[in-house]
Amino acid sequence: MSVAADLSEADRAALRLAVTRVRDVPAHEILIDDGDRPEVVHVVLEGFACRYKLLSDGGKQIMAWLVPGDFCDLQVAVLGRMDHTIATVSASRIGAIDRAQIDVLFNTSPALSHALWWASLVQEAILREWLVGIGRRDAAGRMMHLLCELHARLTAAGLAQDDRFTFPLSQSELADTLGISPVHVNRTVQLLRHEGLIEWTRNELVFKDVARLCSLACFDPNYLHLERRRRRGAHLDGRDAS
Amino acid sequence: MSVAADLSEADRAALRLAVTRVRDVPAHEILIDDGDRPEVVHVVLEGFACRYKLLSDGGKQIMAWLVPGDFCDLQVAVLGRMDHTIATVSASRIGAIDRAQIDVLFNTSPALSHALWWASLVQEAILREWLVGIGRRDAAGRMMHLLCELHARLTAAGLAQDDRFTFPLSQSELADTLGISPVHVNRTVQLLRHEGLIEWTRNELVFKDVARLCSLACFDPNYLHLERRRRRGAHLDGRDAS
DNA sequence: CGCTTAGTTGATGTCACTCAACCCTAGTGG
DNA sequence: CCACTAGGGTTGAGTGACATCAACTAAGCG
Repeated sequence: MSVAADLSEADRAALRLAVTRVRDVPAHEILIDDGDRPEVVHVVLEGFACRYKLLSDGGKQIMAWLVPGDFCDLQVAVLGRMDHTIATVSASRIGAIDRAQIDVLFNTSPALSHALWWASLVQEAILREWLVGIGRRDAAGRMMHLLCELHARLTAAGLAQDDRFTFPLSQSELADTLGISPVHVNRTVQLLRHEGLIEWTRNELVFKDVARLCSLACFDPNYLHLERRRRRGAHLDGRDAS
Repeated sequence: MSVAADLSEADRAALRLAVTRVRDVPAHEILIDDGDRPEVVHVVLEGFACRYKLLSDGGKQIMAWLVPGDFCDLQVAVLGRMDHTIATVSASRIGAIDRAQIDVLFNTSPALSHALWWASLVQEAILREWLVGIGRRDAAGRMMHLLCELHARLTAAGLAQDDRFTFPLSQSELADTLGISPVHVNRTVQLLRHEGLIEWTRNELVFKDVARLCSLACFDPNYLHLERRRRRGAHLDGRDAS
C-alpha cells in the first residue's frame, strides 16, 4: 500500500519533501482524535498504528492496521473532520504533511494525485474484506485471513523475511480488531499454534506453513491490488528492499 | 452521498452530460462482477443496488447499499479490476459513464475531482461504521443503526417523506447485510415492530419514532459528513427536492 | 388451483461471551 | 538477590445470543 511504489523519481522526491515534522511517538498514543480537524496528514514511517472507534459501552473496534508506508488520515484533506481515532500500537516514527501541501501535490502532479487516490481505495478494499470476515467467518477463519493479509502487505513492503515479521499487538488488541473477546482470541491463537501454523512469541510472528494457512483461510490477495506495484518495497524514505 | 450536491451548475451539467447509456435494469441483476475490468462507471439514478462478496461456502456478505445518486464502481477508474460484485436489489435505472470520461472530468475540474473523491471517502466512512456494527453491536443494535443510517441518507437525498420511504430488500438480503441469519433477522424485525419503532409492509418502511430509534441505536450521523451539502436533495438529474 | 417465494414460529444445538482464578514475565524497589 | 507489583496470557465453568433445522403460513402468479 506504500503509495510511493509506482511513482517517478521526481514525484517520490516531491512526496518526500512534503513530509515535514518527522517525530518518534511512543506506543498507545493518539495521533488524531475523533472530531479533530487537523491541519496535517500523518504517514507511518516505522512501527504500527491503527484506526478505531470507541462505543458508548466502552467497547472498541479497530478498523485498520497502518504499517510503514500507509497514510493515516488522508481523508481529512477532503472531509475535514475525523470520524474516528488514530493511535500508535507500537513505538513508531510518524511523518506529517501539511494539509495545504496535499492540495498542492494534488493539483500539480496527476500521477501523484492518482497514487493518493489509489492508496485510499486500497484501504477501502481492505476494509471491505474485513467486513466480510467479521460478518461471515468464524473466529479461526477471521484470524487466519487477517494474518495472511498482514503477511502479504508486509512482504510486499519488504518488511517480512522468511515469513517472519514483528507483530507488536497484544491479544486484546487483536480481539478488538476481530470483533471477538480476548479470551476467545487466546484459544484461537492456541489452536493455530497446535496446528503448527504459526509461532507467536512476544513481538514476532512466524508463519510455519504459509500455503496451508492461506488455503485454510481462503485467502485471495486480489483485493490488495498489489499487481500494480512492480517495484516491490519502495518506501517513502527512498529505500528499496532488494 | 449524491456527489452533485455541492457543485457549480457548470460542473453538474458536465457530470450530467457524461452519463451516457441510461438503462432500466430489473431486480437482482449483476451490474459488474468480481474480476471484471469494466470500461464504464455506473451510477444509480433510481432504485437500490448493493455491493457484495460471495464466499466459498456459499455465504454472501453485502458491503454497501447504493441508493440514487451513488456511484457504484468509481474505484475501477483507478484500481482497474473489481474485487467484488455489484447487483441491483430492486428494479433500477442505472447510468453509465465511460472510464476515460472520468479521467477527463478528473483532470479538467478540480471541484469535480474533489467531489468524486469526497463521494468515495464517504462510502469508506459508511463501511467503517458497518464494521463497527457487525463487530461490536448485537443484532438489534446493528439493525437499528443501519436503518437510522438509511433514513439519514435518504432524507438527505430528498427520498423520504414523513419518515417513510421505499425499502425493497427482503429479510434475507437484510441478513446478508447484517451478518446474521434470516431467521434471526425475522425475530429482530418483530422486536422492533412490537416496540413500536417501525412498520415494514411490503416495500415501504415507516419510522414510528425516529428520535427513540436513533437514541437506542446510538446513532451519530457525523460519519455521513452531510454537513457539506447545503443544497439538500440535489441529484444528478438536476431535480431538487423542495 | 397448484406452484413458488418470503415470512413466521418452535425446538434444539453451538460458538463465543462472561466471570473468575491462576500463571508467567518484566520491571521496581528494598 | 529477593519480594512485590502489574499487565499480559492461560484455563475452566457456566451462560447467552444466535445458528440450524424443520414445519407451517401467507402472498403473488401462471
